[in-house]
This record gives sequence, structure tokens and C-alpha cells, in this order.
Amino acid sequence: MNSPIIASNPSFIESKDILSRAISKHIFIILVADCKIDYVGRSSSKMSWGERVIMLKSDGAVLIHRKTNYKAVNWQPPGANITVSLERGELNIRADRRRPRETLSITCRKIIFISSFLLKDEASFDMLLSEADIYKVLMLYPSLIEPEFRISKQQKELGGGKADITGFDKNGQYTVVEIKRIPADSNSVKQLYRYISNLRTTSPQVRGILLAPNINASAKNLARSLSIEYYSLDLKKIADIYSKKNSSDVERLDKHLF
Amino acid sequence: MNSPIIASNPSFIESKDILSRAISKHIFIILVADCKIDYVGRSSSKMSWGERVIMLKSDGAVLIHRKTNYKAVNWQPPGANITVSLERGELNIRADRRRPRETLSITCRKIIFISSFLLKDEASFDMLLSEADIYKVLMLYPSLIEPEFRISKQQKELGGGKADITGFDKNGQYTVVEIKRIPADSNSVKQLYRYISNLRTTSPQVRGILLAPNINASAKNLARSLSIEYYSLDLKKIADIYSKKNSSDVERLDKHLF
DNA sequence: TCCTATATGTCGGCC
DNA sequence: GGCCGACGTATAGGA
Repeated sequence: MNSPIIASNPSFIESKDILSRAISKHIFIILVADCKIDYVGRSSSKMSWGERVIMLKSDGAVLIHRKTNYKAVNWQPPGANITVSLERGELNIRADRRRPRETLSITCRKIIFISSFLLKDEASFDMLLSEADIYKVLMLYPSLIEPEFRISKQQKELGGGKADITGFDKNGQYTVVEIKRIPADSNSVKQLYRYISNLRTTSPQVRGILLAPNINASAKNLARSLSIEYYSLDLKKIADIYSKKNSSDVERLDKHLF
Repeated sequence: MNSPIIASNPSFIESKDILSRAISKHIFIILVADCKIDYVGRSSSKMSWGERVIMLKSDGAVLIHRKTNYKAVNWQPPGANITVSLERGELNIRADRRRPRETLSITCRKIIFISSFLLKDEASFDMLLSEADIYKVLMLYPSLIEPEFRISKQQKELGGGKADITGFDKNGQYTVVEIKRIPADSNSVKQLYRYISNLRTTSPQVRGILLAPNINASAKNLARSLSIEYYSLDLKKIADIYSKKNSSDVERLDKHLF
């Protein structure tokens, strides 16, 4: 964090100066202002005067937050072109993007507070136990799926980069395994069913196994009616195995599979 | 905006004081801090030290923003229980919620900036031309759907409170109309197909009409193969009609249909 | 409470 | 760049 700028009740001239400079230098800006908002694009919206918190990020993202709710009331994703102007005694901030063509206009009649600064943040964001992580562990220990389960050498591309496993059960029956790291719902069942339904036209005994930490009642019923099996997945056990990856084969899997 | 509090480089003691007071009084807080984040819940994530912007809102919503991207990297929706504590020389902010059980922990080793204030904002947020708005206009002027189209007195509950219209075309053929205010995709087609597919088992000539400002190529193909018709919807025309609602029947529709 | 469908969904994959 | 599918999706509305 170097050279933060903080100004309370700045004039429009001062505000415009701070904003223009910060925007051109891709510096983070927080603004608290009495403003009105116009958005036109895929949808359109309008909001009249009120005090809101506005963030302008270094990548062009724009966020307008009201006093409640966790989502921004209006926004522009990264890459927006941000311009600032003084018009009729009001400070206007516009954020435009093409494809889709969308414009966001913030008209301020009073700047309560403005701050701009650089954020030093190089940390990685680690989502723990992703579906891909579970996949890696199961690939290493197929018996976690089912005793004597053998994984097919050729992993079918089941669409959309999904981390699913195909193989053969102890009776040699071809089996498709779908992994979820969150409770399975009827979509999970339907998805697995889509995968195996055409396989079943030629060999009806193809098994579909859904592995998830949990399943809701309707999904369970749907699975039963579609002859899809559900087994609960012990995420803690998987996490324990995964956490020992330092000296283990998970690293090799990382290299070879991803 | 009354009595805003702004502090640069506050001590932990001072910060905790400001935070505790603001949280108990449900006052908006913006915090810029060098912090690390732990989230455990439906998923889990971890992020080590870095400078981020944190918002604590009056309704219990918590947002952690990094220097880029328009979405918060971690968050807690409204209703979270927020607690602040000093532990081992670090300031910890926890936001917990039940159902689903989720905890978000923000550990700060340096507070760069803290500000708390009330936001005066009573404005309404107006989303213009919703699907329901289009529905109202088409209910008033069925010929916009198709010349001589007659709307069925009994609107079928087609599921999920959908703003869809059923009626009869100029040949007396039963027709289901699905309205989209954004470009139609294959989901739109599939949805309409689900509605009419069982109707078609008894009367195969039932028509399905998809009305949208636009349609993508794959959806168009899917529609053709499922014998669903697509017609483009002139949103501008609809908006023009809708905007004249003051003295018109749209108001009556508002009262009677919603 | 659960289920369903929408969303300015966003995001990331692959083609 | 577009299409497709998952997401800590969130969110609203009905059963």
C-alpha cells in the first residue's frame, strides 16, 4: 500500500482530478457519493438519488453497492471503459463496454468521500477439495469408489471438462461414475442419466454411479427410477488422503492428467 | 450521511472499537486491510496475506474484494452473525450463518483504513421492461403475438409462475406462447418443449411459439427440430406501448392479474 | 420448507 | 468469439 489518497467532502474539481488520475493509473478507487444510476444494456434500470458506495477497480470493473444486500445493485464487469466528466454542476462517471453493448452512468451531486490506493495482493485463492481434487484421489484409489473397481485406461470425454470416471466393476460391468463435491440434486442425476442413456440402448446393464457427500430426497427418487446408484462420499476421508499429497502420487497425477 | 468515522492506520484497539460499535448499530463499514481469509461451508477456500477491501453492511452482509474482478472473492449473504475479536495480536472478523452452516473468517494483521457511516438511500430500484411487463402488453394486444390470435380466458399454470400465454390461433389451434425478454437460448426452447410435449401426445398439432428479442443459432435449430416456432419480439415497440400505461388499461391489468 | 425457473446471472471449458 | 455447463450460484415465487 503506497501513497493512499483520502479526501472527505472533496469538491467536484478535486474529485474529478483524483478520479482521472487514479483511473489512468489503474489504481483502486472507493467512492461514497449521493448519486443516481442509469443502466442500459441486456436489461435496463434506473435509480434516483441516494447515497451509495462505488468501487472502481484497476481492471475496469465497476460496482455500486447500497446499504444492504451482498450483491452490487448495478455494475460493469472488468474491461469496461471508464470516463469521468463534469456536466451541469454534476460529476458523471460512465462505464461502457461492447459485446454486449452496455452503458452504466453514475451521476453524482455530492461526493461524500473518495479514496484511491494500490492494493498489494499476490496471494493465490485456493478453493479446497474441488471436484478435480476428488477426481485425483479416486483415480489413485479406485477401491474408494467400490471394492475391486478398475478404472478404464481411456477416460471418455464426457463433455464440458467434467471430472467423471469410467471403468469396470468387479463383475466386469462397464460403469460411469459421476462425482459431486456438493450435495447431489436432481440435475446431477439427470446429467449422469444423459451420459449413460445412449450407452444403455446398446448395453442396458451399464451402471451409473453417483458419488456425492449427500443427496436430496427428490434426487434420490429420480435416481432410483432411472436405475442410477447413489453412494455417499466421505469428503473428510478424501481430504485426508489428498492432504498427504506432498510425497505421494497425487503430484504425479497432477502432472500427467492436468 | 451523519457522523462518518474515518481512520487511517488505526491501531487494533481503535479498529475493534469502531467495528464493534458500528456492527451493533448496523452502520455501514468499509475496511482496507492486510488480511487472510478462511471460508468453510458448502465449499471451502483459503487465501493467505494480502491487501483487500472489506465491506460490512447493516444487514449482516459481508464482502471481500480484491484489486480486480467484479465479484467478491469471499462473502457472506445478509443475516450473517458478525463478531470481532483480538487474538494473538491480530484482529479477527468472523461472519457465521446457519442453513447452510458457513463460516467466514477474516484475520487482519494490519488495518490500513477504516470508515463507518450511515447511507441515506430510500430510492427505489426500477428494472425496466421485465418479462411481466411484456406479458401485460401482449395480454392487452394479442395481435402483437400473431394476427387474430385469441388469448385463452383460462391461463394454465405452466409451472413456476411463468409469464406465458395460452390461446388459439386464427385457425382455432391451441397454442402455447413463451416470452423471453433476453435472447432465447436452447434452454428456452427446451422449457417450452417440456410444457407442450405431453399436450402433443393427445393433440400433436398443438403449437409452441417462442417470442424473444433474439435467438441463437443452436436454439433455432433445436426449435426447428422440435417443431417450435420462433418469432422475434420488438422490445422497443413493447416499451413504447408500455410507457403509455398511465391512462391506459395496463394499470387495470396490473390490478387484475397481479 | 422444498422445488422450479430466472438472471444485466458470472465463470471457465472447449471448439 | 460463441456455445455449453457448473456455480458456495442468488433470488423470487409457488406448492
